[in-house]
Amino acid sequence: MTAVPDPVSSARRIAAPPSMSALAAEALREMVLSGDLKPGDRVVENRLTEALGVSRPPLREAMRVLEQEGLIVQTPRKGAVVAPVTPHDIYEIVSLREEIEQIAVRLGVPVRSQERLDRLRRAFADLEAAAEEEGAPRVVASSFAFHLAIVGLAGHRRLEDVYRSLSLQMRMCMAMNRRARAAIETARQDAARHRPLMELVEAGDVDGMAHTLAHHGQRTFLLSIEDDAPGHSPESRAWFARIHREEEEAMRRDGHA
Amino acid sequence: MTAVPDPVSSARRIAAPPSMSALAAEALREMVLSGDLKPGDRVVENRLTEALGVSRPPLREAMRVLEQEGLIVQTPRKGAVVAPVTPHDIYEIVSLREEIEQIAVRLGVPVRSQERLDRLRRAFADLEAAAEEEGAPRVVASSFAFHLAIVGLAGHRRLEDVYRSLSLQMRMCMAMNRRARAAIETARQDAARHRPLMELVEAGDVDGMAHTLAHHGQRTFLLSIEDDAPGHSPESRAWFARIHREEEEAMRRDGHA
DNA sequence: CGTCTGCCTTTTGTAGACAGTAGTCCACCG
DNA sequence: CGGTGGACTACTGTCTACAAAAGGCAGACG
Repeated sequence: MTAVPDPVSSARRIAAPPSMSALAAEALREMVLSGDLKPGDRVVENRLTEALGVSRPPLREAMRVLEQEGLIVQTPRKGAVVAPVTPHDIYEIVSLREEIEQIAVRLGVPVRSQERLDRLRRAFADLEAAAEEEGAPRVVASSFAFHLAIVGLAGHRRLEDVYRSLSLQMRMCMAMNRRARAAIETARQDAARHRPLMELVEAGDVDGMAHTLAHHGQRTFLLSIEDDAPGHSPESRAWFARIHREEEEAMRRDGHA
Repeated sequence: MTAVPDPVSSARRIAAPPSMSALAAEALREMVLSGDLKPGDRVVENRLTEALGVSRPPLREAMRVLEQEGLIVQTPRKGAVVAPVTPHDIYEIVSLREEIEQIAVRLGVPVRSQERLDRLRRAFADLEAAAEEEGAPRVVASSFAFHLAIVGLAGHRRLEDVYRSLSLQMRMCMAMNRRARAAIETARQDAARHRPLMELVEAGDVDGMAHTLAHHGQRTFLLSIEDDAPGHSPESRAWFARIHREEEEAMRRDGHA
């Protein structure tokens, strides 16, 4: 039928040869996403080599990957730090994420590939299983995987790659103030909102998907961003103001319902 | 006025400490974009180290960057090749590029930042200067820089980064069949079409920009892609068909005018 | 007492070398 | 003559070691 089997999902290798670089990248990524390393923290090579048990060259390559993913920033002779996130950064991440979701839904929602739909179903099942667990930090990862699978419906590898990178940055932001535990609550609340998305996909309802996704973001997390925090740009200020307006609107509507 | 000076343009360092990794990445990128290395060609580390005069560690880091940019593909124990481009890849690159341009115009076109507008004006002047030169391979780079500056109007660093990466891949595709010189012709023709864009930006015409950009792509390059080439997906086939339809429509309209 | 300058430590950038694995070619056997 | 096994080659993955630069600290001078 199609010359390429499925450009997106065929990226995974069947037999994965463990590579120290890849392992180091994964470990480092996990340290950032779990909040062990907070934005602004210095990332010293020597310290990590003995912590991870790898030598510096593979670690440096891993740091290059993390840099491209936007999780750390490197300045030539000064070292690396976990990427600091300003309100403007959060604006960039969330707004671009939503735009990409819209594009993906437009491209992929009358699902044409059984393979991609199966992937989404698996992600949904995994998410529901994770939601039942106690405490459930796995909900966050599963939720992001579910959204990633939605974007994957488009069969657009580059679109999915960008979305994956943004999701990682988003998770880093949420790990930053997970201390407040607000993000976890958000995740559990959002988990309940995933079933309608799944149903809309099954029904092939493009407009419904687009509309639902547009109001699906981690809103309570976004609302926790102070308006007078440093690092705002005019764009981010206007964008956050819009989020606040929409959320108040939604709360008023729900109150009347 | 704003807490962050300008997140996009502040990325450039004032005093650039020369880093072998960065130099190697730039040289390697140039080799790919100029067509010295064609898609599918193997990228052997030892061969490049003696060609570029650097050692393997910085070269490997450079290759990691190029990999993230989508210009080369690395498979764990087999080595690296210049990213092969199928029609599906071209569909991905061009379609995402156009989507990003639309987003950027929506976000940035009533230009609020004098700095960003100045950057666009400089890019435009540079493009016009390059168009006057003989042969003018610099037109291609200047044209891409101009488009990048348009996207930069949004003040959205991540959006611009994605666009830059896609532009590099696009240039690689065009370098691939530059042998036919069709791409160069396209670039010169397109150069004339840049002035309206500049004027629309100055006028703050969002809809005009969006509409013009939607039909501004390297169409003659795209039309050179054979419909029966290997590596098509259902999505790419449908997309190319649409491009052909639109182009025929445009030619018929111009013929009547 | 404050500030500037020089040295020292820390950290990064780079080089060269070694080990392990995948692909390939040839020889041998059926 | 075809297929299979093994050895060889070449490449990648990783490590240790060295050099250079940036930042911190102490001491001396104004």
